Amino acid sequence: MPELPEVESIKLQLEKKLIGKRIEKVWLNPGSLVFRDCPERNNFSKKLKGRKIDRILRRGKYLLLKLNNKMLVIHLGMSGNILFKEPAFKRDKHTHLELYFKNFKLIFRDPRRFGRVGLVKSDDFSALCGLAQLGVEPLTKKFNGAWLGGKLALRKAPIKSLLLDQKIACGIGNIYSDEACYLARICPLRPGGKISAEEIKALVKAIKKVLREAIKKVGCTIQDYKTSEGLAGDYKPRVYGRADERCYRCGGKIKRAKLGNRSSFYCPNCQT
DNA sequence: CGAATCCCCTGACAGC
DNA sequence: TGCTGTCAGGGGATTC
Ligand SMILES: [Zn+2]
Repeated sequence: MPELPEVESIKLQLEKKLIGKRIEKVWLNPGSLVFRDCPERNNFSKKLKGRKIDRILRRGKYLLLKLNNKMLVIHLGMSGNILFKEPAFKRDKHTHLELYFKNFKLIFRDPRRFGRVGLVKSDDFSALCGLAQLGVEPLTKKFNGAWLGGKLALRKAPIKSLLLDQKIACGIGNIYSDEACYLARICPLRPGGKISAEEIKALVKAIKKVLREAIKKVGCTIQDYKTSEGLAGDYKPRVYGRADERCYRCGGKIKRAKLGNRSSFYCPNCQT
């Protein structure tokens, strides 16, 4: 499932391929995955056609394609992916958007349909509620121990749930929240407000470390993400998905806990 | 406001 | 073989 490192890897790939190119034709699936609150949902395709790709940005797990005067917003959900194919390539039923360029086309595919696309005015980060509410980027200086401490204070929810809350810090998903808690030796189920300043500092460090490491390795290739073409992530999880296996650090048995609808993996022996 | 719960959607996989 | 049930999960909605 694409989290910050996977989306960042895709962003870098898109930059190489798309900057300066003009959209010649657009195909949008009629049962499309356009954001419900997309202000430009009418004539979506027409408004995209003819525009040039100026810049590509990432905010949290959102991909932002800056066009002259507009911005195309893509969220990959959990099974979404971007592919490049020759223009004549036959689309399948999971394709939701195609942007045709001179010698190729960009395909947005998402079998599980949790992804979304949207169009807003250029630099309008407030039109889409999900994008507008995003918190701090975890790889910036603003994301530090003191700042996170302020956000976690008095909170009773498990730290893992708070790390997944995109309104606090954005881009952290199920895999990297577990990975970061593991590195920081913090049990993901612990209430956020009960974590000491020192531990929070370690957690911030761990989050930055796993995200940077994963970006360097082009993300993590598991489950739905593995079918992506052109991107084979090489990040190997330390705990995520390793239920009942042995902890690399202490040899303990890794546990899988349910946290709302999510599963969380941790070592009860060395994460407290 | 915060916390917990449910739901969307469909491929993969287990069990019969 | 082929059917059925279960699971995964980002994020929004709902409820208390
Ligand atoms: Zn351990």
